[in-house]
Amino acid sequence: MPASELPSAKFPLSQVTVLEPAWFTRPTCVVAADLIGKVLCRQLTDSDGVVKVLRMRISETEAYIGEGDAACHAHAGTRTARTEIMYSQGGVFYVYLTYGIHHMLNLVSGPAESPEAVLIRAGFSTTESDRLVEEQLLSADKQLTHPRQLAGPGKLTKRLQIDRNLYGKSISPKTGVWVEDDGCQPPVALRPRIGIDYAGAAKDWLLRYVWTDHLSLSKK
DNA sequence: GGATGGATTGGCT
DNA sequence: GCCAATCCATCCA
Repeated sequence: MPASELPSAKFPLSQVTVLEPAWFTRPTCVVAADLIGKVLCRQLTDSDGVVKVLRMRISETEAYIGEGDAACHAHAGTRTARTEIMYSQGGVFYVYLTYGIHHMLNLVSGPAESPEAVLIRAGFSTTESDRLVEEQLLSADKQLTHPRQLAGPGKLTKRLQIDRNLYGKSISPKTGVWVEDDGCQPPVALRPRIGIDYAGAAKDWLLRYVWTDHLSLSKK
């Protein structure tokens, strides 16, 4: 399918707004679905001391919905130093290291005392220079599959220079990482979550939310 | 205090 | 398709 025929997003005329922490206290599945098309923002200072903001439009999320979810780190009431932050009210970050290599970025969601979070699995950059790089990668791939060099939750955190320093911080411009809504409303589809074969029946739950057929997805 | 294995990725067969 | 890399939270003794 040519890229020009992919489902496109609608952009109502609306101002850019920064999502407040309270936005994330709504039910986790709603938050995960609504995050598709939103813009994840990361303020960075480069080696020359110049402050810049990287923006990634979110194309793929997963919901982890608490103690009844065998794939959730806090399933069956596993309340530890690592999972403690998931018991916070929505609006803070849960970042952890997996396979000793990759940082996973999660946004804690839902009410306090309910260990829920949304994993950000994929996005694509919104700045013109980064977009050119992505187009070059896409044109070099005759299959028009996703650009491997950009796909995956570990890649996303690496590009945005996110690590466990963000653990427990608020989702806010004050901490350097926040989410903006510019009115983008892409088509959203549901899929099973990735990499949780150990989770019994929960592995088949449709808790992965994707921008339908978008090239930036980590997996189909 | 030691063993285990993972919400992944990239390289090699 | 297979598997190593590499850290540390968690579990068990």
